[in-house]
Amino acid sequence: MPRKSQKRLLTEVELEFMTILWRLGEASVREILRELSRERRLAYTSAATIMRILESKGFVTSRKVGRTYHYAPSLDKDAYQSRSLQHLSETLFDSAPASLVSRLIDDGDLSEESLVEIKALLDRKLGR
Amino acid sequence: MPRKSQKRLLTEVELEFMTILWRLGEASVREILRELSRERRLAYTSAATIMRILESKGFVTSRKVGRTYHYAPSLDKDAYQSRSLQHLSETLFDSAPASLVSRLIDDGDLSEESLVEIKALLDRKLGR
DNA sequence: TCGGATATACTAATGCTTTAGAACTCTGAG
DNA sequence: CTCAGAGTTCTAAAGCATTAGTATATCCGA
Repeated sequence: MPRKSQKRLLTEVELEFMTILWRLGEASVREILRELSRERRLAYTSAATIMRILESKGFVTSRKVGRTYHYAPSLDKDAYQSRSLQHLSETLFDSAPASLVSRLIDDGDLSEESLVEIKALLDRKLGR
Repeated sequence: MPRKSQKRLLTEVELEFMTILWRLGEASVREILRELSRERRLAYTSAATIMRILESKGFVTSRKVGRTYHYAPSLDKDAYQSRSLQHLSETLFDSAPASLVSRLIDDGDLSEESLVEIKALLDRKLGR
């Protein structure tokens, strides 16, 4: 038998939907589906199911407007980014976020501008 | 019907096993199980199944020593860290690693020493 | 008022993840 | 040579993730 999960992390499709919802702020299933359709097609009922799952997991809240539900994130993107980084740091970087950053820098995936930008952030933080 | 997955990412239990294997370098199922048991108990056959799955997914290689298999990572931890960061950056930070770092800095999860350490890395990288 | 369009609720199929039992194999001790 | 113990392979159960069909409710326009 599997475990209890409950890591409070989004699944892949849930993240896809939340990303749209974070952009739109509040949206109906139809509106979310419209944003999605540029990338891929998905049945209306599938999208509706995902939204109900997100609500049952507490990631969104809903209010009824006429006969349709409007959904809004109950966790903002920044908070979820923090949660994800925390999780990654714990599971793969021995809870040492500095080593996470150093991996990023060493990889050379960062552009010159990104490096300068990060350095500016650091200087500001260390400044006072 | 579900999707194709194949994101080349480890599942939770797979990561748990790989973490041990990265530490041990090469190990039999019995040895991995021994390391695991400090935290939780798992049937021998369950551990063996996980290892065969890891092999089928290409994360480890095996060689027969006597009648037992010894497993070794075929992807090192650094490379997997990079892959994970890349994925997180793409899915949650609009492919902008700098914003990932800035989230980390803003969260205050980094100690003063960590900040200085990272700054040193940056200076070295930007130096030439 | 009635029928079509649209929304929600219920149900289910498929595949993956996690776990483990049962069966089979092989090796070495007596 | 036989068999117990350790290892491996096969199979499967349970639950979650993803997708969508069917049934039901409701609103609106002709």
